[in-house]
Amino acid sequence: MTTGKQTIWRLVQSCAKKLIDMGNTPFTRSDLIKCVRRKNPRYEENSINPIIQGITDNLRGGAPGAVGKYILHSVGRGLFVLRNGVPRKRAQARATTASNTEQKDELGLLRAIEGEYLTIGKYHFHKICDIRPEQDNSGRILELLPQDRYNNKDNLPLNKYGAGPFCKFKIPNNYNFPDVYALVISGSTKYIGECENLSSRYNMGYGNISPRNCYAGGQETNCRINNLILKVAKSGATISLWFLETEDYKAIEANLRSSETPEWNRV
DNA sequence: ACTTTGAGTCTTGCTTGGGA
DNA sequence: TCCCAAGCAAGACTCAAAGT
Repeated sequence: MTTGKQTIWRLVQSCAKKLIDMGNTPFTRSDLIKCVRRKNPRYEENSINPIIQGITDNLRGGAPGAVGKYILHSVGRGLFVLRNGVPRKRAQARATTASNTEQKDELGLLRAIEGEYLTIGKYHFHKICDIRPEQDNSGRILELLPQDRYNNKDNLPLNKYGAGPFCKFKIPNNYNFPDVYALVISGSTKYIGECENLSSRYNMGYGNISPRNCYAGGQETNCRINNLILKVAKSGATISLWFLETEDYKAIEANLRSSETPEWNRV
């Protein structure tokens, strides 16, 4: 269908269509680059990258060329869909998913400061955000099987919770202090934990299951909690995350776990 | 209009350590 | 031994700007 000179952006566009035809959407930057290079090996990855950036409507910079930013839409780091196939509704839905929760950070903190709190034991927890797993084009929660991406050269078995499926979510990045946190489902406290850096714990732990963690020796707890969150999210229940900033987080967490015995905590 | 370069940021994969 | 969490290095990705 494309006519004229096969510039990089034209090749990227036709590759995107091809990947969608193969049922591969959203597709990765690597998928696109491999496809373009198959069509024309003369183009180097370093040349294709900024073109992809340039024709993606929600990425800044890059080399837009003649066509403008009307070809691709980024739906996550390194993940794209064809922009023509992105209904406005979906873009709005995406605005409520994890990747953009930072926009709501300040609001979250504001609520905390203004006094929206939850009492667990004798402690007042402040709300951070609701947890909303990433969704696909149709608004369905994305179910991921990251274990397939692990190069299991040692033939390790999956750990007890490694089969998944898993979801992906993020919380705001500015909760970088020690605290006790609570996962609350529809008003009921399901899990209490502690950490030195909440944002890191969630965004690089519970919210994003790495392939290695699905196997023996990986972080089983991350797999287990993520899978529970996925199940709850699919049921339509609201999942919210609450925190108590404290230097005494280990003692308070232990105390609350024994007094509250949340369903998702193990002994 | 298109290509190339490179710095900075983020993610991934893995290891290690503390506590029960 | 199991559960939970922290830290590090390497590679992937984003972004901006200059060159052709």
